Amino acid sequence: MTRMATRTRRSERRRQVLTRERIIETAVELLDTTGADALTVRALTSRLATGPGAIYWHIGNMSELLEAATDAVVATALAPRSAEPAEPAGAGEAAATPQDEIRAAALGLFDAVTRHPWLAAQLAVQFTRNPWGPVTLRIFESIGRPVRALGVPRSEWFAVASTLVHYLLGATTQTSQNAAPLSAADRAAFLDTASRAWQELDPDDYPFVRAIAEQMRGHDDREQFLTGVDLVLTGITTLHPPTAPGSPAPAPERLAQKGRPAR
Amino acid sequence: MTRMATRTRRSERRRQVLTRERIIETAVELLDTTGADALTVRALTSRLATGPGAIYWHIGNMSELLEAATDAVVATALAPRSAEPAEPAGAGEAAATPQDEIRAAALGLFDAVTRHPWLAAQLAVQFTRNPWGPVTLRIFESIGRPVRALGVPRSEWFAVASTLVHYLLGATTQTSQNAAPLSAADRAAFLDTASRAWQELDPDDYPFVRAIAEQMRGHDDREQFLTGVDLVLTGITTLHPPTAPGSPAPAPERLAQKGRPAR
DNA sequence: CCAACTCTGGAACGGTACTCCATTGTGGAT
DNA sequence: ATCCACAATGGAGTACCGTTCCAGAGTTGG
Repeated sequence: MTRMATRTRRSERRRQVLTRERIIETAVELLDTTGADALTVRALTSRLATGPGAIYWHIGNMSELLEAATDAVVATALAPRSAEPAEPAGAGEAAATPQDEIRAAALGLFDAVTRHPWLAAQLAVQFTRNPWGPVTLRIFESIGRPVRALGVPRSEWFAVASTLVHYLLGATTQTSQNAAPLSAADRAAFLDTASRAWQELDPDDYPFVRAIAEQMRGHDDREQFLTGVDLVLTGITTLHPPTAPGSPAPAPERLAQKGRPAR
Repeated sequence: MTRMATRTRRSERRRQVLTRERIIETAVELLDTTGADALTVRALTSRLATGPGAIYWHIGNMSELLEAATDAVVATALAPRSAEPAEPAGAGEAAATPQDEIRAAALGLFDAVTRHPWLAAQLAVQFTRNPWGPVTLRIFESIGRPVRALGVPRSEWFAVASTLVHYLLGATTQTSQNAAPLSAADRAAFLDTASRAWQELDPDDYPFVRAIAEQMRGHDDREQFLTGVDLVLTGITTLHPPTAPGSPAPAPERLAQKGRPAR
């Protein structure tokens, strides 16, 4: 517990050289530049030119700081206008389908993970240690709102949104370059050796992995991430056809995307 | 690197009181009984009545041990006959659809996570730190084989299997009781307070979460996990209709399998 | 019996998160 | 103007972690 809880802002008693926000901010900086392991209280104290006591007066403990940093990054990643200021000016905009909104939120998260390599591990940790913490809630809300707009029956909102969020987190957490983002060449080399290793697995134990070794060599993470999202989306619209609530058998074609030619 | 790599088994020189297997075994025990944080080399040394040197002669480092422990547990979780010895005797068995196989593997993993609360966090960590490590490979193979039998076109094997695995890992990692498995009463209390907390969120920021607070109170993790699996499965069979490549509407029941009773 | 080699475990080392506490600076009351 | 209560600080210290070092014990082939 941060002792700050006791009556904040009486009137800014001291000059507040060190604020919780500033700590979180430099924590994110440290994580981005020097990597996940480099975020230590020592590193923080030296970077902020202070002592541990000062930091702990503001933040309670290390996990709390990590959670706050994660939450901050996720919040900006899911903010409406994060990725594309492409739209030239004025009024286009109106035709965003719920599918598009879901894709946008998903991509926001995905791109945030590639921008902040430490984020993948942190998301995973937050998600297991505190399954309904602020980070999860934020993501849930961003995904849930369009799910509602999809026409999914109310009784299924929770289940459907959960499924999407689960896929999303599974996919984004695997897409981590734990060190600095790899160059294209490094990535190709990595995929190459991995693919080769797969082909040398025991054919009895790993027939499937061997069979897909080749196509995994050339795959694009981001593109496939979107493929997965669309797969889940079709599952949703097939099981819960949008408009007509009474129709008994889902006619799988023709609904699903009215969205757009997919990316 | 474990120095063991140099010429193992010359002739069982010594009685080998301490083996790698025994270390992994007691590591799992420790994790199961005392929790994830209690697995320290000190705890291991005292439990095995030895010193750190002995342990490090066998296992290299701590992460390697954790990976090995995770792999061991996952391996047994995905083994063919894990969950249900219900079938009385002899020949029933033949009618396992690919869908059933996928559900079986998924449930195997899910139940393993509830049995070993530390597994969720470890799966997540392995998955992010070493995206194509042995654990991932094992899961991928178990899921991929039935995907093949589903009649998915070869070019989509990788993408489809990835999507399933990602959902699966996302879902299982959220389902963790980080301490010992909760009693039914504890769980109800937890869901109750969480649900109540959600209803008190800001209506402007979290309309969706507020709306589903009620239905999340009564949800069953395992059941919903299966709902999610089926959602993804219908997505797959809708986008890649099983048998006849030309037939427009898939009749989701009855199709696929000509596979075999697996392994 | 010796020599070689596998395997052991106690005693360190460097690093971590975190706590304790004397001290500083400030605003409000007197 | 003075003093005081107290938010805020940072240095020194604690307890524990993973890991390394190394002297030796145990076993086997020569």
